[in-house]
Amino acid sequence: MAKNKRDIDRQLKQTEIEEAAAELFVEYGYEATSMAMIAAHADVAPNTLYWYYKNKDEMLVAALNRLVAEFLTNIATIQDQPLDQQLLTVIEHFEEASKLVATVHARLTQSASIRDWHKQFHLMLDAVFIEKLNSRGLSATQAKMMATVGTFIIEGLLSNPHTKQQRPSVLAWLADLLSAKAP
Amino acid sequence: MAKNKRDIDRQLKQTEIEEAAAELFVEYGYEATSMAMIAAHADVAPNTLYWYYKNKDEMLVAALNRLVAEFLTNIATIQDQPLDQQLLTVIEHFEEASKLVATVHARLTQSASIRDWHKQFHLMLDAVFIEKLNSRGLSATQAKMMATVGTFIIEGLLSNPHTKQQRPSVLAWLADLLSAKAP
DNA sequence: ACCTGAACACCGTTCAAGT
DNA sequence: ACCTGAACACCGTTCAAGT
Repeated sequence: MAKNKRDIDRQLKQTEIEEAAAELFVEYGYEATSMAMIAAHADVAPNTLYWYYKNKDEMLVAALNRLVAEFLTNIATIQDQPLDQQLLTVIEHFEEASKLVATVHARLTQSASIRDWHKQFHLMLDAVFIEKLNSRGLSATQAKMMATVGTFIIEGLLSNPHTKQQRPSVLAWLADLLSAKAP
Repeated sequence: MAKNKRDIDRQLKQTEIEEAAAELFVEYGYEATSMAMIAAHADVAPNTLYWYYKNKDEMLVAALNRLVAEFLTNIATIQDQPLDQQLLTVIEHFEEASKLVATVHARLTQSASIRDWHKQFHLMLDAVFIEKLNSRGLSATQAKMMATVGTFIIEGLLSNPHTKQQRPSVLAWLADLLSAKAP
């Protein structure tokens, strides 16, 4: 809600910082990206970052939210493709940020902000999955579990190096599993 | 292959260091455990650790190998239990070290030693899975994929906080999937 | 309100020196 | 061969001071 010049400048600066952070986190990973690097890319002094964010974890959360927003607009455009194709697109979208999957899990025990973000993210992802599972005659409990399993498999593919053949075969298997009607 | 007093002392000291490292990594996580903490627990100067290990990642590898050795002797004792019970035991065994699952994935991009260890670990785990899938009429390709999926689900359960009900239901589902004959 | 220079405590790691 | 004290470069973060 930018109301005047001052607010607009603030938002501009903040956007600049978050873009720098997201870009560097994705490219080099969280740990290998120092606050000094982010500051340099955003053209501010390192300690200025602490005016906008409480600490490095909060900056990661801001960057993650940017990436998720991109993902949500992306997925809206492929609604009508077959399920395994949709899954492949999702993986390819997150692949460039695959380092951050591991980072989020690693920081779960260290940071409450990351914990909160992670919880919300999975709720969102489960909702997306469950919506796709709609009208397949699954009970709510079954649908929830299939969503969980689907998420685990996607995370697995993102977290672990794997061969070119492994990915489509796992995804085809998963799509098949998700498409099957309840017994 | 300890051949004399000197070698025995060396092995003793090294064991002491690795035990301290494994204990602290498991309790506090990799990042929150400093080389200084490990050194203090093993009663040496911090830089002494670098006589035995190239760097902190190599120390993590040594600690991981210790934990895996424990796991292997553990799993041998539960061969005759039903599959979902075996899976539950595996998860419970790794749960105390669940922080390290995320750490290994996070350091995959940073350290070649971790990359090597991770590759070997999954080869080992796949072999265990595939052996359990034996004589179920699966093709080698199918068995390999089921092993991959099984691993991903276990990693998912270890990496993500989940409810008390979620775990047994996912594991029962997985055990069922693994037990089913090929079509 | 926003930004900075300087400093702080800590980190993994190295090196020259000891035994 | 094994171990150490001292130092190095870097890290995230804080604080007092500026505008």
